Amino acid sequence: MTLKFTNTLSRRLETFEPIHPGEVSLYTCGPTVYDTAHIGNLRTFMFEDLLKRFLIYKGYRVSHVMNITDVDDKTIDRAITEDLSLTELTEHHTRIFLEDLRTLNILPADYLPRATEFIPQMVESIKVLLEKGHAYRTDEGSVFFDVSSFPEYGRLARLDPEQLRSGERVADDDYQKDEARDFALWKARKPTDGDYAWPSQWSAGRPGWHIECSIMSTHFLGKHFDIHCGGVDNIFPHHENEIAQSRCLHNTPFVNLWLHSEHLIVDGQKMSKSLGNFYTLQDILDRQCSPEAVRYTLLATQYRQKLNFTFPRVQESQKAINRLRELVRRLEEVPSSQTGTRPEIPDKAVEAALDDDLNIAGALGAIFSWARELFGLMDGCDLSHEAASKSLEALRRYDEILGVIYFNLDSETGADIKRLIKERDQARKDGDWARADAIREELLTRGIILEDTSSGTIWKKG
RNA sequence: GGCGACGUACCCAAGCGGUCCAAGGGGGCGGUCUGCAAAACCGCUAUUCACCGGUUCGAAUCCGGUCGUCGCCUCCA
Repeated sequence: MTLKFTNTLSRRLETFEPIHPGEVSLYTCGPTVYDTAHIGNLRTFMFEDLLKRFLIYKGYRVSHVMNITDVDDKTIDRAITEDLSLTELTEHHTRIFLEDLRTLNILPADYLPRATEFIPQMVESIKVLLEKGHAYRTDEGSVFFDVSSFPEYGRLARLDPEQLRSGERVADDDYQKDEARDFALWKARKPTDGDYAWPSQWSAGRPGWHIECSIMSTHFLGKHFDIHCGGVDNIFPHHENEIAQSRCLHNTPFVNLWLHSEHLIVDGQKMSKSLGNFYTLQDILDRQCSPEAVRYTLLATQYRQKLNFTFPRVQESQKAINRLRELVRRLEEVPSSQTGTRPEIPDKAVEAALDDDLNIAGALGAIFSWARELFGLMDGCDLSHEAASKSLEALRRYDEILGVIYFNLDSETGADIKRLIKERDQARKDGDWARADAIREELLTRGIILEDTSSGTIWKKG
């Protein structure tokens, strides 16, 4: 099986070959912590989690770096308007962000560097770019990257640098630069920045956005590493600029594989922080959606497809998860004396689908067809105990990638539910169907479905 | 104006020239089971893949055109 990805650089499906066999260096663009992440941001982190989990499943050792952008225009503006220190603001949102990742069962990165921790290194690199003639200083003390000094500029985004020069959308910032397309490496402090400025030989100021990723990725992963991810909106200008800086700085290839996830839309409409039509994870959980159902929803659409987020879809996801959990429950009940058929475990189909540019729908299709087969055999008492054990092992393996079956399984306040189930059991024994049904109804309004099975009453999320 | 993506059943969605007169999930209908349900199982729910033409022995899959939806073109994942 060969792992293939659509590389943004070539827009083609390419066989993945890590620089060092068996190891993958992965950099994923993290959040700008000026506000709570919305569900669209989380879609990208979800895609990156699937990528990382599948690489680990394939046996690679993954070094994963995710930056935290804790200084830029937005964080500074927000800190000042909310009358907080920059650190108070960014630490608060960083904490919420990391909590959201945990809630969604997203594996944490190995390194989570903050931009503010690397400013001296950024200054040092900007100095090198100036020395090499790839950047220039303005009178006010800002430093800009000279796009004309890098002939390959525009290759990732497939944009013609000449046309960028005469673009309609002139930058609205008030820095002086030679060309509209040039971008900031260092921004001299403005009065609206308050006290937030760091020293440099050009001015007290702060780094531009793009330089942080160039510096922090190479710091942890080396000048040439395997994979760099982000949302499609990062292709231009952010990643284009990162490439320009890094290539000019080190004269190395920088990144082999660029992967970008499509946007999430809500009810068919584009969503972005600037439009303000966003749901946070908490907003969604407040509507009785379980974290695993949200996770499944974000996971189940291939990363290069737009994902239309709707609440009915989250409900569908919950049902799909329930089906897999029901399968686990039934498999665990197969008696040890049971003999019968041993259906084929769909390892190959699952891996082949994910190998093909993370075709998650194909992988889920293979798992669910197999699930149907298993249910059928169990209904006919024709699944051997050994096959059931092997199937459970396979489900555990798949869930190392999916993270929805065993995750968050018993998080509900179970005691109260169990008490009501007990009460209902007694009512059923007494033939008090009205009372039994009333209890079932009551739990249903709390999003809990009761099912009477041969081995007793069980409950699941609705 | 430039670059690019997409259009498959009621909804979501796989499919990458034949094994597809099209996976899988959700929904609906009928049946088995059940105190009733639910779950599970069985059957049904696209002679068809936006539309038109072409290439081919053969196309949802390749090519051309039309229509439609959407994204990017300086800092929004």
